Amino acid sequence: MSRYLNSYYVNKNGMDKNELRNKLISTATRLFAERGLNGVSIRELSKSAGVSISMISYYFGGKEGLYSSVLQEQFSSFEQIDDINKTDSEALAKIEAYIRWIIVRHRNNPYLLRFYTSELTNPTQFFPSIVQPAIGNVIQILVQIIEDGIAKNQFRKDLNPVDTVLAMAGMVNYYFLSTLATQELINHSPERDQELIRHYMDIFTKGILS
Amino acid sequence: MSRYLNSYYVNKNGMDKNELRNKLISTATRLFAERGLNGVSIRELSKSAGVSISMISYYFGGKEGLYSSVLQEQFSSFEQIDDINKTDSEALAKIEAYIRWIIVRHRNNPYLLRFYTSELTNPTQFFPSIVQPAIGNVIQILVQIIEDGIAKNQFRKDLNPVDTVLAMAGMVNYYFLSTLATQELINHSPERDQELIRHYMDIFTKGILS
DNA sequence: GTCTATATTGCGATAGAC
DNA sequence: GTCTATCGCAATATAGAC
Repeated sequence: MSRYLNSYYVNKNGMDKNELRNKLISTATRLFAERGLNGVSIRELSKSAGVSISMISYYFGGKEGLYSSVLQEQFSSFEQIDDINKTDSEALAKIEAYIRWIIVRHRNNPYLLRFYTSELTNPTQFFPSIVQPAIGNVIQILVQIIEDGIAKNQFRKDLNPVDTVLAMAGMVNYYFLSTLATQELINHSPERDQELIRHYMDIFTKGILS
Repeated sequence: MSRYLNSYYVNKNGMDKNELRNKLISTATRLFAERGLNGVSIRELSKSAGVSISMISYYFGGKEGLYSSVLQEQFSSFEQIDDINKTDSEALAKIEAYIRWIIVRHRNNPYLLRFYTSELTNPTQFFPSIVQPAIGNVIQILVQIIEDGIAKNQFRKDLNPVDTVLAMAGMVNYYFLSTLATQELINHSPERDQELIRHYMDIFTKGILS
């Protein structure tokens, strides 16, 4: 039985060229996220994807090339920050939009945080070209928002803009990072997200003192 | 030439039993932190430590056993949190002590954050027995501190204690997590630590609004 | 374009010498 | 208690068939 179908090759599981490539990316995303670059063999990965092991070299030039493609796709969502900044809202509204965006981003892509923390603490060769520019751009925009709020006398004059941005980003991201350790203590389901946004805005703007 | 010395065996580099074991732990800590459990071979590890590869099985029962010992040592520092809680100071003073403790801990052990984030996002079999109890204990104590402050009318009544604790912990830890991505933007040297503590206390207690 | 089969390298673990 | 040498296996990459 020939593998020609509509004059294209298809693989054993009936995928065409694009499906095969996409299946490799999605399977690699899940596995690399769950066990890290070195924790997954291309043998297992290709088997999980229902594809021959040689396809990884053919399409991505090897395991590291596949990882680099996964990383690129993961961090492409960081470009959305530009939309938040383009609106002509007040600094405070932009901060709320940022917090909401981070939460939605983690909900839509539960794997991103693994690549994010893994690259920040154990950078691969792709950190400088893929990860650093993506994170750097977000931080730069947030710093501008804080500086704008200070200039307009909305925020305190003695704030260090970069430290302030890191405090805000840390607050939100840590909620997701700590999930495994705090699932007995709080409900991490998306139903609480609205409350979370209000709560973090309250702490960040007014502090905890009564 | 015999390897007997004072009636004890010593290895090629003149280490005695304890030195050899400690050298394996310290080398493993650095390498596992830099490249993860799967990123390091016991071949390279033993060579770096100046010790025979078979010593890893002999003392730790294999690579995973060595990793587990490293993890245990790393998270043993979490027990220090009990000292902070035992003082009879106000909730606010305890929060400042906590922030200072986290910062000093990261300064004294730059590797901890790698194991911390790696275990939270890609847990090994040792997460439930070693990591979860250590983190859980810290969070539990911090939650009590916040609840105490609320009960004494020092903190706002509408705070969710667990979310508040995660906001605080995230703020401080993220400063260190983001080091690689922000070293062009701010000075991460210990000289700024005092300023950092004051700054984070300000944001956390009073918020950013002027 | 996709597959199978294989070449080559490196892994973790351990037997046995000292 | 420590070392060297080796076993068996799994890793990545690729040549060659279809």
